[in-house]
Amino acid sequence: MARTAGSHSDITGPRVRSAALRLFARDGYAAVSMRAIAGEVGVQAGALYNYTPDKQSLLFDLMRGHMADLLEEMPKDTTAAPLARLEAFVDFHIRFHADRPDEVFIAYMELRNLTAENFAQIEVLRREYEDQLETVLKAGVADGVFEIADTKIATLAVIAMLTGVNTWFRAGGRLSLAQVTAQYWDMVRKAVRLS
Amino acid sequence: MARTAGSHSDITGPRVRSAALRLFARDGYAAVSMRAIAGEVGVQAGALYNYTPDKQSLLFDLMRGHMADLLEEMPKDTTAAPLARLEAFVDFHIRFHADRPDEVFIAYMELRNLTAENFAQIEVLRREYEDQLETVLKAGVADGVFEIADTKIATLAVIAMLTGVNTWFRAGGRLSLAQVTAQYWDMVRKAVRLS
DNA sequence: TTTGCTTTTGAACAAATGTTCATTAATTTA
DNA sequence: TAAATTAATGAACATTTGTTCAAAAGCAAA
Repeated sequence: MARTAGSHSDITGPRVRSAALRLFARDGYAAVSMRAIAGEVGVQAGALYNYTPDKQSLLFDLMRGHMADLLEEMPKDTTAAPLARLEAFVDFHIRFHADRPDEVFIAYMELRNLTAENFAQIEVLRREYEDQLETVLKAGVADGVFEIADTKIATLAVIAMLTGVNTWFRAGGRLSLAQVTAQYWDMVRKAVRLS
Repeated sequence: MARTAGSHSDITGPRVRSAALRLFARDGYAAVSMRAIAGEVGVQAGALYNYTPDKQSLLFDLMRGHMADLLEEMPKDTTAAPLARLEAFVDFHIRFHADRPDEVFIAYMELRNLTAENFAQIEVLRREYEDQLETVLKAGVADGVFEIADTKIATLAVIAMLTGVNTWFRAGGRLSLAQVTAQYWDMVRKAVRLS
């Protein structure tokens, strides 16, 4: 029964979050018990409550952090031409998501396990991200370089297509991330251009 | 405690499956108890075991049935031109999925709640569906009407894009299914055509 | 009405769940 | 070294879980 107590809060805290991330992604929020997370950290279940008020907050904080990172790191050069901005978006989206498979998986799979209030907050952030892409598409249509019947649909279609990369891409596989990105950019570019 | 017993097996059986479908889609497999399913049907939990050996089989049978329907109903005219076959695929995929939001949701979200053996079986069916699309894309490339760097990637990209419709499309919304299908077909067609 | 079959009940089971809290121990500060 | 603070334990709690099964009840055929 080795104990390590005193001032280890700054060590245990991050380990709790990263264990929750791993296990939620692997088994799903509902299937992961607080005891399983504690076991991963090497601590008893009760100790987790020094770092989170409850299990729901653990999930919510992971998702909110992920969405905040996404919005902070996304390209924001509003001066560039629409085609260049779209290319930057495609490149960023694929790379950002490929770097964080667990966070992405949780962000898409565990939405329904958020309480209504928490869900609403995450939705705002997701919507913000979508709107930034739609702004680029609209600019391209206005400039006459894109031909898109409905920019909202196109926005969702592009994001769905790009996010799909995460379901199969594995670093060290048949294709490099650069090759993957190149082909997706080719498809996106052609899909929105003039007929 | 009104009882209705005797020969109601043919009535209760389908009701059990449809209750499981609804609840699994709404709350997720792990969050739905056998008692919740039984309550939906208007029966005690023990009675469910006249219709399924266990909870896992309930999930697996729903998914296998869905995939079997998908493969059976998908267009199979191998004589038509690649462009026409691709259009038929896009049209079919969107329509089939829009008609079965609950089945589709389960098929994508609950894969990880299948046992290893059951998962392997479903994967075979999913792969079969993907292969049929890839065959069309390859034929188009061979005919010189499509320009696609990697047909496997393009297959997954198209399916991800089309399946994404289910996350937002609602009958009676801003756009009709015909309008949605038309725009997706436009984007897919352009994405794979010659530069 | 009696016999036989099908279906449901309702209780029981062991195990697991999220969370709380008094106690104990380790570390830091004085 | 002594006092104060921080962190972890481990037991306890009320629920809930999937599943089993003897008993009861409904139905169809004789």
